[in-house]
Amino acid sequence: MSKKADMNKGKITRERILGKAAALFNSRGYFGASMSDLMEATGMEKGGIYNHFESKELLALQAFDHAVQTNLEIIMNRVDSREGAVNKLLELTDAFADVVENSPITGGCPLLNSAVESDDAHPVLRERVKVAMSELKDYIERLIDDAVASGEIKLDMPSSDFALIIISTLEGGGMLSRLYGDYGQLQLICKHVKTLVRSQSKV
Amino acid sequence: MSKKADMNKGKITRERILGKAAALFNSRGYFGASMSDLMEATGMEKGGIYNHFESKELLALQAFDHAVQTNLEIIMNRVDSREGAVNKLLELTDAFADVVENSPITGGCPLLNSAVESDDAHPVLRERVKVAMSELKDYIERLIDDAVASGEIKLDMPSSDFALIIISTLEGGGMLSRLYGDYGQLQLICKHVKTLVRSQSKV
Amino acid sequence: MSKKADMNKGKITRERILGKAAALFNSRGYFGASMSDLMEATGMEKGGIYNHFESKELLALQAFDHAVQTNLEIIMNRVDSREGAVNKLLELTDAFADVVENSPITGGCPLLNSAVESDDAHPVLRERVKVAMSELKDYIERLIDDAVASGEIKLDMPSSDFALIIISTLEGGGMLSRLYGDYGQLQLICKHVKTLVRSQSKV
Amino acid sequence: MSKKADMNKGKITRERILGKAAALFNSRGYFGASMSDLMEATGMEKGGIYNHFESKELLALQAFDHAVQTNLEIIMNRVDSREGAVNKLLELTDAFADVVENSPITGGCPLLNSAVESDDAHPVLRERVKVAMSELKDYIERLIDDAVASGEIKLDMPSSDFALIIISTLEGGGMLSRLYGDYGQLQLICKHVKTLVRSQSKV
DNA sequence: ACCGACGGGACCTCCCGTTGTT
DNA sequence: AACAACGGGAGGTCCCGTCGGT
Repeated sequence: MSKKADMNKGKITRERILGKAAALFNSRGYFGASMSDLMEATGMEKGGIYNHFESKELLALQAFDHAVQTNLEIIMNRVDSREGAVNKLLELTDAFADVVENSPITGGCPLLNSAVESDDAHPVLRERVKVAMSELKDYIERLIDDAVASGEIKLDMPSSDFALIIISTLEGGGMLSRLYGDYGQLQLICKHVKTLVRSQSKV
Repeated sequence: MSKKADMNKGKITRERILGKAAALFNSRGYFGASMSDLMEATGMEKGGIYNHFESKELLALQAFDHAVQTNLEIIMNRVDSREGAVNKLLELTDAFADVVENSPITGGCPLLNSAVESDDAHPVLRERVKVAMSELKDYIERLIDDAVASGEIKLDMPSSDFALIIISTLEGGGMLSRLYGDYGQLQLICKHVKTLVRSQSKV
Repeated sequence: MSKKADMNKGKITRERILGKAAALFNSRGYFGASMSDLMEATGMEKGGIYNHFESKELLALQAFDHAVQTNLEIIMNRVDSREGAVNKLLELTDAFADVVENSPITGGCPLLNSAVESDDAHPVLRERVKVAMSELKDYIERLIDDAVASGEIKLDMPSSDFALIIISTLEGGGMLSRLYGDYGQLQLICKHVKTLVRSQSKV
Repeated sequence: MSKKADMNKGKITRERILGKAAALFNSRGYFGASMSDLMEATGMEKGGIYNHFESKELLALQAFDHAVQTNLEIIMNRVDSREGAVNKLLELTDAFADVVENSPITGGCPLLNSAVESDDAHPVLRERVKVAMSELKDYIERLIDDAVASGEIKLDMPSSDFALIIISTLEGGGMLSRLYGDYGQLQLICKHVKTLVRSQSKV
């Protein structure tokens, strides 16, 4: 058997569990998803899963990180493929909407889902979400700053505020889109956000 | 003792349970809150609670309705106290933000919370949320229509779309506000929404 | 149905569980006995048992107290039935041996069993055992003091030391008796202890 | 590398496991100690341990033998270093007490610990304990017989009975000493046993 | 000889819901 | 209408043991 496959067997299984867990927790929530659900999703026995993670909580935390990272990478890759700071912002908007519906991490935006579930019920997860959310916000902020620096747009508010507005709108739109099962609502919100961005552009 | 008092005793207890359950489920979620939690919150024994509600699920559904109605009434009362369609919209914005933080239904916006938890995990609740959300949207839409009819604002989009944008932005802002425990973020979003409304004004 | 029976139903069940648990833990140890074993012994379901005790640990602690109290009462009753301080001491010796073999709390002396199991593995139980053991020791000490005060015996050591010697010898004998399944060994030890007591007698 | 070293590697590892297991089972009991505990104690993985022992049970049995043998050797070495049968008995008493506290096999006397845990819960181990206990008893009995034969002491009971008394008292003292974490209690018992021995001495 | 991954089951706990009694 | 007692089962965790690979 190949050396590489053997060396990585544990790691691979671990990643496989994390992938399934990320989608499961994202869809059904931390309390709504059981380890038995995860057994079914992975096809593994409990013993096998617990060999890789010491508790449901720790597994869920890492699954959250995995989910966020997966989605962020997709978004960032698309953003990076664009030229021009404003274009990058517009692409981010579309990419965000797309990820909510089409990410391998099913169940919508992990940031939103985990923020809502954790705020009163799971302080540890909540801290994790805060960090990840701030990461996203900082990323958007930098894109905005770049656009300002290049003279493409001119803000009448701190870039930090504008980033917050963008996130709020998109997350709210994602929630509605998934509630109604109607992607059109998110696309509409998306269009609105892009209008917001463009309206900051210099004449 | 008076007959009337007796007839109401059940109702009163029922309302008391609903109030506690609404806050409980809103804070910890349907799966995160247990009947034991509710026993503790109400000070009643299990038998007493189940005397009024057939199951946890039915109780949760009614608690959700109770939560939404409570918040909507607060908002509508404040909106009604204002004159002028645009003023009503601006008041709705502030009222919404206020309710997220200060409602007797603790835990943030029930529409957001239940939408996020139910979308993949609880179809029955999800339908309930859809109905309630549409009620809110219709209400806002009517306010917008009034403002258009009175000539206070002029829309370059269907009022239904604008209502969606308002809801999305506010719900997203409420999520961020609660995640960070920083009401300032919601106020900022609030200001942005009010700017959106005003920017639709003529002249 | 009788009023009295109803009023005490919970208490009665609780006592029944405690009785079975006391014998079970005493025989198989805290770690060796499972809640499933207790289900079988009581004929109750887990839910029913956990309605009366919040955890295995708390149940075990109360079962230990129950076991000790049961045995101590048997011994003290027999001791009380005797006249004369030395006679009381001799009766205590016989009663102790008898209890090791014939108590409703099967499995030998709970003090010995729990002391041995808890010393390195269960600090909370260990404290409980210390208290109970000291109670027994104080009781014996008082009997000895009485015998000295009445002039029946004369000690060349503190009564506290003599009490310790009596307990050590009897507990050690109880262990051997149960290990070999040979009550004769305990009777022999018993005779020895009684000789020790008598040898302290004047003249 | 030398062939001999290789041949011994297995044996050495095996002994290392046995040493750790002996202390572990002696401290926490057969049911209270897990293979995971042993993995931690030995720094080995499960597979490594199971390579040397078929099952937890067989390992525990051999660990018990190892523990008894280790302690007996310590005691016998000290006894052998003395001249005179009575002196040997006195030394045995001190050595026994010392071993309870300072043996590499932590957790007190393995005979007592295993006797108490096994009597109702583990028949196989119980038989092992019986054999080991009888070995100790026979050893003491022989020392007594020697003392009688040499005319140093004169018994008014069978030497077998006296051996039983000595063991009972010391084991009971060891239990108390460890329960209270007070070695002084065992020393007191020790003194008492030595007094017993000396009181059998001829004028 | 030793490790790492995994299975399958038992453990304690807690859950939701029912029943009988007051 | 409310409580107290209980059932039955699912939940997360951890256990012991096996097996393939190095």
